[in-house]
Amino acid sequence: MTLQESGEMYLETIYVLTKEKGTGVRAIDVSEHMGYSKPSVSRAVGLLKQGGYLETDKDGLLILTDIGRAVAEKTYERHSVLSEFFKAIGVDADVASLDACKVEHCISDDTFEAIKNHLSKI
Amino acid sequence: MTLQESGEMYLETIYVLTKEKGTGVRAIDVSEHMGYSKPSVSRAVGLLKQGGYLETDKDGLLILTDIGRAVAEKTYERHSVLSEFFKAIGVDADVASLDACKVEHCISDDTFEAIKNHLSKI
DNA sequence: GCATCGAGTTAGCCTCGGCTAACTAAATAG
DNA sequence: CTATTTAGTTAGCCGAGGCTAACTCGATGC
Repeated sequence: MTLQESGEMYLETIYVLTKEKGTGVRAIDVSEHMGYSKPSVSRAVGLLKQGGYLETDKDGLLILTDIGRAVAEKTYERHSVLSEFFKAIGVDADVASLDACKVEHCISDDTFEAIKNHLSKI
Repeated sequence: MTLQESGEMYLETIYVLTKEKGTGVRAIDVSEHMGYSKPSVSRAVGLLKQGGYLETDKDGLLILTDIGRAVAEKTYERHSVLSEFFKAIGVDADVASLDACKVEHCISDDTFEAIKNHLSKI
């Protein structure tokens, strides 16, 4: 299974919600947070399980595997850095976050590192 | 017809090829340049014609309408500015161009203007 | 003890945007 | 004049990733 852009978004969302809530995260939480239907989340979770990115415990809570968490953390870091960068150059916080959400999935590691490095200088 | 990301890419390609070659651009040129099959281009051209973004002349050459050219120019400007920005912060030219190709379709006007403005200062 | 509610799954539909196979039609070559 | 090459179109497949409808199943309420 090659992880697509949407898979990264699901992992990132699960990661963020887990951090926010402290407690376990259920599929329904992901559904509400992302604004997607339950079946969409259900299928995505199934694919991510197949790919080894997450597991579900006995209560149905979503638990990221090491690989899943690594992807989520990487994506989240990209989101944070891009968001900060956009805000630093004058973009409104909400817009910055929305745009970071899209850009985080499509730039190369090289370009991301360059932006991160550049941000630290300005 | 709402213009999707792929539509923008086709318009931008037609625009760039027209500038490069001076002569009219055919579907086959677009096909070769983008690495897509002839039927893919044929369908895209049909949709863009329907949407009023381009026309074909008697010889089958692709001619952008005013609206189509406006979209293409906007997309091309985004590509140029993003590419320049990535290069300015140390990204290899090829990588910069590839990443610009993706980012150009997904950022808001606000964020683009902020990057453009920022680039002029560094 | 039964009814209802909430979470999750299954089945199946849709759009987007690639693809191949196979056709048409015009231009070119021998 | 015919044969081939070139450009474009038509038909139809596929995967990604949304969706709704309708089901299951466990927990909760009366």
